[in-house]
Amino acid sequence: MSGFGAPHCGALRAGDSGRSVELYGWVGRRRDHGGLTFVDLRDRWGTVQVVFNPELAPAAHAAAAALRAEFVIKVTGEVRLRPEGMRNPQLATGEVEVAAERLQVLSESLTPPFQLEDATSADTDEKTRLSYRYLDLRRPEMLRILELRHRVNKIIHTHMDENEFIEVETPILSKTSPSGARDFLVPSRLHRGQVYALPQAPQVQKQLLMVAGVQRYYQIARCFRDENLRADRQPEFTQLDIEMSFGDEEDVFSLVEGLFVRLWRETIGVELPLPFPRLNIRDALLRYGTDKPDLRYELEIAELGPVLVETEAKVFRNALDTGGVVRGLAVPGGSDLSRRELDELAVIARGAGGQGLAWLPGGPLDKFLTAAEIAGIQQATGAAEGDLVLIAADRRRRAETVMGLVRSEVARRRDLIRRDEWRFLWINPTYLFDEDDEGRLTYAHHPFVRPVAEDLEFVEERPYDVRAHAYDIVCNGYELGGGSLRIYDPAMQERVFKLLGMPESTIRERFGYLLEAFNYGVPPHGGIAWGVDRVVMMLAGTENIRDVIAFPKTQSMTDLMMEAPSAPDPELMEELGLRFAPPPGTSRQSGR
RNA sequence: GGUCCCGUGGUGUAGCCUGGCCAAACACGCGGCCCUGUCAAGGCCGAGAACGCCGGUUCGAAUCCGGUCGGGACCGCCA
Repeated sequence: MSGFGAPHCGALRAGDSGRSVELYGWVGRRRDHGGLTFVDLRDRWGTVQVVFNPELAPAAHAAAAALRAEFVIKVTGEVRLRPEGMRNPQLATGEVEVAAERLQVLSESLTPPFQLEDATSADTDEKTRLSYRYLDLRRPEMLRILELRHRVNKIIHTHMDENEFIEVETPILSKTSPSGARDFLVPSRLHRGQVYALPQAPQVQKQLLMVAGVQRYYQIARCFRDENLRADRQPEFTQLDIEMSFGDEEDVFSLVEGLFVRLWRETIGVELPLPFPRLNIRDALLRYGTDKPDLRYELEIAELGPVLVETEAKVFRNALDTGGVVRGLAVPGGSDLSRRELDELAVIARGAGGQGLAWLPGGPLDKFLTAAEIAGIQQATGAAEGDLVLIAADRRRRAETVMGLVRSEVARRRDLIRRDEWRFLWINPTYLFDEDDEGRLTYAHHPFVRPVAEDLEFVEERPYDVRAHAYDIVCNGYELGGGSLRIYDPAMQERVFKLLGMPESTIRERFGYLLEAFNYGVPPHGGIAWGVDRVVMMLAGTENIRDVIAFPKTQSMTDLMMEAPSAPDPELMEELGLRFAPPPGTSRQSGR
């Protein structure tokens, strides 16, 4: 018996009427009328109604009485048009039904721990769903996402192939890389005391592939980063990783834009307008308070420092005198915001490490501000009559975070988000250097990012204004990915390392093999990587990355189904030469 | 590392603020019986939770307090 070639339950249509079919699937609902019994039979392609008629097939009808939810069955019968008035327009197969002649139970099921039929993800606690992921995935809603993800992968392969890119696989057992995230380590058995690292991204390998002459590389690559999780972050995730030789930003942009257009068109039937707009990173941080702005609503943040140079309002004075900033945002018609809502916004501000929020008119600061200052604030933020201005004063980075969070919260509360829009944009240009926690010069991306050549003229005087050939792609408030053109001139690379104050030995140790490779004829090259999981999230219309990954981890990085992580086999530990240190805080003294 | 939310039958909720009327209510699901056109089928009957765990307050706690475990959202972190 093989049911592999059998017709799909969900694919039967009026045109199939009269056909004798063998169907395989899972039992959904059973409606037993004493005489007639109806069973919804479900497979990956959908659901069809099977009718058991005691007059037509008494044995099958009798057997159907024992059917329960999620039994796996085989039904033989005839497809026929449903009688007039008994069609079900809710169902793709609703024109027809299958008159069962024979029923075979292939496998029984316990009552599932949660309902699969007519249930959405929101109907069940995620903890339970993840513990029985195989049942959760069985729901049509989830199977559709798996199919969507497959289609996305397929379109990627087609698009990249048509542009003459080839997919090359790179190692999962790799080496600690120069990126900033914490590595997952894999101890080596043959080399005691040494470890492999799981790749955070195939960054170095793809550059080496350019040296190798591959010229156009891509990979749907699994990446691993041991950092704290978020609704859109998992410890292992998938990126479309791309690198090309002899191209510039424009080539990267048009390749990727073309791919996104195709993805949106071929999965959800949406035409994305081209080209994607570009936004300087500094404008993004100022106007939207984030490096991944959501442009589906307006609400722009304004710099208020200039109109407050002489202010005597203490919170503003303090911020400005200590090198901080004051930023404001006009909420259209916001004068109706209740005190309670303002307090809730202030909680969000404090949650981001901020002091709180000021507002006007009607706020506690009104009496400390001059009429001219108030007018200036209103003008800077574009506030009109009936608008409310929300203001944060803090260190620049924190004020940006606070205002960015406030901006998105206001948009959510006031329902300002145009949910049918897809606002892609490139964050470009960005800058080469950033400040680390100690106020020292550090790279904003990674040390191989190519600076804009003409900006190197003032690199000594104004290093922070040196632009980088680097870019991020953002959509609707999500950072989808980013990339850069790389340095291929050893002299320029040398110069950048020097500026960063990296000692020769560190450079050799960390990047030696890459620099060595660069001695043998490096093509100018650059690339990008973007997150497949996040793109599938957007296409699937979910805000939870776990929804688009078959077997995801919880926020505390556990797998509730497999119960991973777990304690290792002591023998294996011995072989690896590993031993766990006692938990922190445990010492001989305190351990009694 | 930090802030916040949640944890009650198989599932989802109510009750918790304003302790006792709660060995806990409702819906779905589950079991049985009836029923030949339903499609969230219908009708009748029935089973099922001492309220995550530990401790405290109290004459008395699902309800208050502390801790802990688990899930989630966010800040830091994630070049």
